[in-house]
Amino acid sequence: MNFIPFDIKCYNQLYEKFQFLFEAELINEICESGMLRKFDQDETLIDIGDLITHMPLVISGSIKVMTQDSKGDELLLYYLEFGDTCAVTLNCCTRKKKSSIHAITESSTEVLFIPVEKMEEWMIKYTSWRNYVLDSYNERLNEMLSAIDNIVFNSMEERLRNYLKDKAWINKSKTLNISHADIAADLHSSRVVISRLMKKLEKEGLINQTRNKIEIKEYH
Amino acid sequence: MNFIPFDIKCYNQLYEKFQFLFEAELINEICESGMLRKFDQDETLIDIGDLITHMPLVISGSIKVMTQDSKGDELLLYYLEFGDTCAVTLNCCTRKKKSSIHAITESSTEVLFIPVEKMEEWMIKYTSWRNYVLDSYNERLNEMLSAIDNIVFNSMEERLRNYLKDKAWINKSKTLNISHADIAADLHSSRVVISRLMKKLEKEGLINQTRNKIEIKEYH
DNA sequence: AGACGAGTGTAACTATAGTTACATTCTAAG
DNA sequence: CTTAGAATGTAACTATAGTTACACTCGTCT
Repeated sequence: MNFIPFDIKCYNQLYEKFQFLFEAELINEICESGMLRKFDQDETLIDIGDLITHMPLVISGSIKVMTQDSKGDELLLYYLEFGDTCAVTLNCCTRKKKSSIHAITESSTEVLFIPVEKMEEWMIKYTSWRNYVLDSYNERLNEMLSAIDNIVFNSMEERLRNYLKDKAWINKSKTLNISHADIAADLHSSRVVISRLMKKLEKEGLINQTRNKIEIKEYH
Repeated sequence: MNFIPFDIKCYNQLYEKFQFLFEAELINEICESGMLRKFDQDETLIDIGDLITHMPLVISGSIKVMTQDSKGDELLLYYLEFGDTCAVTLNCCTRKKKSSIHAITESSTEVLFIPVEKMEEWMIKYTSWRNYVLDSYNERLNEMLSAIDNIVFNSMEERLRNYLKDKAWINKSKTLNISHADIAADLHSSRVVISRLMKKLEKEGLINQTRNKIEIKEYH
């Protein structure tokens, strides 16, 4: 674990980022108790079955959260960005249960880990924290609901379009550096199916693609 | 709205039911502020787009929670039973947002409606309430995750088996009074597909079926 | 009894997605 | 420059689910 000690520079950065989310006193406490950790791209933060003892708070970068079946097949659920926390993990740490999700960094990412005890203490002490935790749950529930709707009511082609749109949004770029196999894994489909549909999108003029690179021309 | 006035009998019933969930003082407050309402089977409690001002707390019976797409097609998400509350609704009422789900009684059901203000007040005042709300969110998130896993990783046949198992559990009976069309609506499939699969399950000796009636012989 | 409607059974077809197999192209390492 | 490995393109096939169409059965109402 490569934890980063909290210096005044870190504090100022965090203060600036969190000032609209939390009161000053709480930000102080967060800085005191939280442990900052940096991750490279494609690092696994949390795996299925991991025991969770700290609540993750995303400071920068982005994380993709996936579910997994018994065979190890996966499906992308949603992304976490600055200010987000993983509600499924909140769940696990309050109940001392094992993780049912797999969290992987989408880009290089800074995460602040907060001990469960603090989390519960702050629930009583700070209204802003209480609201934050409840809002996080709400947001995750809505993301889950969207994921279900997308899977059940949309075709693979629509799911692919949504995927590309979301991915462009989260990476803040219309150019994505991914392979068809990567997409297939996230959507729990097969590479051949994705290649077929990608070719269709290309012919329709929605994207340009070369090896490991997709350029989104328009959103639909 | 056919609200039922709180008499001492009501109180004793509630006290007995909630004594393991909440402290006595909180149960008192719940009885004071909550409005009890009875629903018949197949009544809609909450519809898509409804504005939510009260938090529902299920006292008896069961409620099925469904999501809906723009065309009005639906999908069963999960059931609510005694002691459960709808987290998606908690969401809506704290943020004064419109409902994104459709809640229908599965059997005749008693629901206690609690004003949002009280909900927030009790969050500060009672640890048991705080735990209850967080646990509710956790439970719903897990239900949503199970729903996603079931849809993505399982075939329609497996989904049908799970559906029958869950339905038998929630109705506390191995005999279900439903039509194939009802099942198709809950699973967002078509009647013909369900009839086909039901015939298969019957031939495999897992169920007996007659008009509007399914008897589950074994669980698998 | 007869008629009607709801529920079920089934065939035949279509559509979508997943699989297998193989060719081609691109890129980086040697 | 050569070559291995990864990525993509495509055809042909299979499997599953959804659709259309129609027959049949059961129960109820008149």
